[in-house]
Amino acid sequence: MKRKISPSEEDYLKAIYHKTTADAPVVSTTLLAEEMGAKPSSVTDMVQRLSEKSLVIYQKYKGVKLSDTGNTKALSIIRKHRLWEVFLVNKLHFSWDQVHDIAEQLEHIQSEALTDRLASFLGHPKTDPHGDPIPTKEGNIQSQKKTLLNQAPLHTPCVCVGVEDSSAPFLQFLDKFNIGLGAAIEVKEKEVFDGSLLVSIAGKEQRISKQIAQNLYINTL
Amino acid sequence: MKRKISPSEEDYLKAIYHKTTADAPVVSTTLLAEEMGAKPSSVTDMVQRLSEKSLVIYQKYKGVKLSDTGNTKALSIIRKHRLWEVFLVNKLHFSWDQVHDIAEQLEHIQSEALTDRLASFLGHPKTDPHGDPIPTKEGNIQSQKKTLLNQAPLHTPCVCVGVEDSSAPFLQFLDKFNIGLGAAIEVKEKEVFDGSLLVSIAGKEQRISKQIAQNLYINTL
DNA sequence: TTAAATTTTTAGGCTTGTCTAAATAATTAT
DNA sequence: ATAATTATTTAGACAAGCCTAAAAATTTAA
Repeated sequence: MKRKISPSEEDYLKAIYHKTTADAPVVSTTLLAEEMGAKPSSVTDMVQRLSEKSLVIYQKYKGVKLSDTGNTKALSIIRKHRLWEVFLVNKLHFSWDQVHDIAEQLEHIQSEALTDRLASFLGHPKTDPHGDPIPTKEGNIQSQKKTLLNQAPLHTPCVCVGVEDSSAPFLQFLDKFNIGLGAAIEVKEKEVFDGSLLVSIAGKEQRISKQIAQNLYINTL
Repeated sequence: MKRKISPSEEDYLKAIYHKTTADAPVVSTTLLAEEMGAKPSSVTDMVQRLSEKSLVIYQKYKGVKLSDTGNTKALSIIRKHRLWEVFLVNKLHFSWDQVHDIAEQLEHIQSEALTDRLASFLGHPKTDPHGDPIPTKEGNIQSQKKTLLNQAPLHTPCVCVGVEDSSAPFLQFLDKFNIGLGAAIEVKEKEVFDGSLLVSIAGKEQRISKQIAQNLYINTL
């Protein structure tokens, strides 16, 4: 009953997880193809195989979503991915823009004991280096109420808690502005014309484009 | 010119490395098939592919050996394998009989930066948890003069430096005898009849079968 | 030194995961 | 409401890695 899941299948489960939300509970093969860097026809193929294994719920022409088993599996992969990211940053001193590709590989290592011990070695971290929550062994994931810097109140001390876009270029860009997780940010001024913000970061005032502000999560203190 | 090497191809290179020596510089497809848990015909297939990629030197019906590039690649995989074993034992506190299968997977992770930082994080260890030498980044491997407990001189203080057989059952068996790397061993008596030894391990006298003694490496102090 | 036994390779097939091209369903626009 | 467009699936092909069965080369034995 419990067939093995290949690395490729795991990647699909993860992609489906990331592309479905409460609002849009199913994802189309085309969107999934884009996410996976594959052709829609290949996705149809794979999704049908995953459906036979009861990992996804798939209706022809209607899209696909994870089954309960598939969801659990996806969360376990995401857990491993994020734990490895913490390891790479905290222990091996990689920067937050370098870890994604390596963690993409490490997430497929199969050994529950390894994951358990890794989590313990890292001190059971709650979030990864980009501020994303790490699911528990039991598959619980803490969905935080996320506020974009965009919508932050004026003249209120805030702290950076995550990024929406975790691509290397964006993260490197943030580094130039000295913005990292935990950085103190306060919005001084909001420009109506282009949506840019005047913010103080670590005491220094800087102007930040709308595009940046739309991809940074903050919490008020 | 520099084609990608698949995990499976890496496994073959490693197997060829382990099955060839100065005495027997080539290995047969049958022996390799045994090592890989595959049929000889499958091995012929793969070996021909590897030959096209110039990773091995293969002569039909004559056997196969590594090319210089293949040797370098094999050493890099062995380096990764053994570094991960050190990580698993020293940092995650696995026992030496638990790490092989996990390292089998970790050795295929592709990132030179990762290997470099891992080595540095571990303090550039010279040997793995079984006493096997870790090749350097440059592909140098220290071939130690290995003495089997079998051939150890009588009444001479020795120290355990490695194992010939690193299968889980054998390692677990050694644990029962309190034999680990660095353990002090002295041969008190050699039984001619069955080749068994009376040894003192950590001060305690124990009788050890020939089979065990043939698979344990020691150095005199 | 031939014949028998063994080893090794070849040939043809299967699965996974991808592709392109063609067919079909769904959506959008007239 | 029907035609045009777009999205999706099906069909057929291919490479990697494995298999079994058959053929060929090598080794061993008579």
